[in-house]
Formats: sequence, structure tokens, C-alpha cells
Amino acid sequence: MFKGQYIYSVDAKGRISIPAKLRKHVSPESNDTFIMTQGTEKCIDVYPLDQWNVLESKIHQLNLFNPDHARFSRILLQNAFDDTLDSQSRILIPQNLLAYAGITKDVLILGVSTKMELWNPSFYEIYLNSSEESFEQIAAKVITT
Amino acid sequence: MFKGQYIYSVDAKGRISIPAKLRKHVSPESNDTFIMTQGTEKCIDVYPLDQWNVLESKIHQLNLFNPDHARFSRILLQNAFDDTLDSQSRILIPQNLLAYAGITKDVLILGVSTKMELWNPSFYEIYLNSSEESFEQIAAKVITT
DNA sequence: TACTTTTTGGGTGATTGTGGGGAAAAGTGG
DNA sequence: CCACTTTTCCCCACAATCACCCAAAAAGTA
Repeated sequence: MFKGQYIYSVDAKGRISIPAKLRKHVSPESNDTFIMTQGTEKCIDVYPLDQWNVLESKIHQLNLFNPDHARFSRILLQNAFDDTLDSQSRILIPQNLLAYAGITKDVLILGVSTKMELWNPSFYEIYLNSSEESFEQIAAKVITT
Repeated sequence: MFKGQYIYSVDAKGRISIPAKLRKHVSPESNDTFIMTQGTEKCIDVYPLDQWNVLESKIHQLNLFNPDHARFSRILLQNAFDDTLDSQSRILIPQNLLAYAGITKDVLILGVSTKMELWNPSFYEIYLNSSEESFEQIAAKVITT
């Protein structure tokens, strides 16, 4: 389970180091491979390979002659991009994803359960302040047991 | 599983390079052979041989005395065209398919699960904006588990 | 403080995408 | 059947990008 927040930087080539603390939680069968794609918020989602495969097996069963299925597959897959760690434990982020998330130099890396998220730090600040409900109110709704 | 989007160009002879990242996901038994045909949208579908064979076996089971089955088979097959990669990893696209998809110079190559799609970039833009439903709504319908 | 681990920066050779020339093959008309 | 044109295929070459390696700076640890 990924957790924690880390302020890192993107270098001139668009590379980002994966924090050592997060790396420790990646299962070995992922083979240092990560799939990144556009998040539902203005951020980049990064899945280790084993987590991505769960999603991929569902997509594989769809019927691409069904218009809804095809549209879903196109949108989900069009911005998906995979890469493996280099010898310095970095991955390359495509320019279009960096542009989507508004990331230029500084990047906020969040560990969120089964995936990681890459944010422009000031966008995340705005996101945190954007809800009218308090953490307590949301927590009460979400955790019911 | 094919994924990602790539902006490439068609040269004067009607050839298109298959992106290296997509090539990596083509199974060896396809022998560098691809079958392209008219897509259900205004684009060109490109199947590696092994995936085409899956589709072909489905077509084989159709009843050609059923008018719908016959029409589907005719349209899909009349524009089907196969080619193998040349030494520069390119395939030749027939002029009638390029015309159908409105592709002249720039081409958007989409990895969509078991196949690839070739789009006129501006047509794809229109397609994305043509749905009244949001991605979340479609996703909820498609992924039910 | 000395040492290890982690993060960041950059250089270089290999791969990839694009364009085009020329030989072989196929089609066309006499 | 033969010249001629057109198309198809194979090869070479260039430019841009990417993958890989080396190394320094920074941070954490004993």
C-alpha cells in the first residue's frame, strides 16, 4: 500500500525519481515497470505493472464493436504509457501528461493505496481547498463500519 | 495490449511507420503481418495477424443468408488489405482506406486493446467531443464488476 | 565525522522516424 | 510478343529521440 507525500523535481528530460520508500512497496513481479495515465483529477496516475494488469484484463474482455466499449477503451488507453525504472530508479514521463497535469519543475508525489499520483503542488493545494465538506464530514460518510 | 497515441506522418507513397512501442506488443506468430480495414468509426483499423484470425473465426460462423450478417461481412472484408512490415517497420496503406479516413499527411495512431486505429487527428477530436455522456458515465456502464 | 543511500544532472552511442533513389515486378497498349 | 509506363519493393542516409552509463550533489545513518 503506497502512502506519504514527497516533493521531487522533474529534470530537463522529463524524468522523475520514484521515492525509495514507495519503491519498497512495489511487488517484484512488476519488474520495475510502471504505467502512467491521465488521472480523473488534474494529475498523473502511476500504476505498478501488477496493478495495471488487473484493469487490463477487464478491458481485454470488452467487445470493440460495441460503441460504448470502444469509446471507453480509446479514452482510457490513449494516454497510457509504460516505462521501466532506469539504473537511477527514475521513469520518463511523456510531455503530454506533464502538460495535462501542469507540471514543469517541482512535482508532488502522493502514495494513494494501489497507485501513485503526480501533482503540480499548487494544483493540489487548490484541490484540497475545493471541497465544502470537512475531512470529518467526508470520513463519516466513507468509513461506515 | 496496445495503448498510447502517436502522431506520425504518411509519406508520399502512402506508408506509415508502426511505432516501436506498439511493435513490442505484437506476438511473434503474426510474422510482421497486419490486416487493415475500414473501422466502425471514420478511421482505419489495423489488426496484427493473430488478432485478425480471432475476428476471422467469428466471421466464419456467420450466416450469409442473414442480410445483416452478409452486409457486415461484405463491408468489413471488401476493404480488408494485408501487408507485412518492410525493413523500416512500415506498412503500405491503400489509397481508398486513407480516403475513407480522411488521412492525408498527419496521422494519429491509437493503441486500442487488441488493435490499432489510424485517425485524421481533427476527426478524432470531433469524435471525442461527440458524446453527451462523460467518461465516468460510460465507464460505469461498461465496467460493471 | 565518515559512510551509505538517495536524488539529480549530463554525455554518448544506439534506436527510431522520415525521406528518397533505384531495381524488380506488374500492368498497359500496340 | 514486345516496348513502355507505372507501381511495388528493397536499400541507403540523415536527423531527432531515447536508453544506457557515469558521476556529482544531497540527505540520511552510524
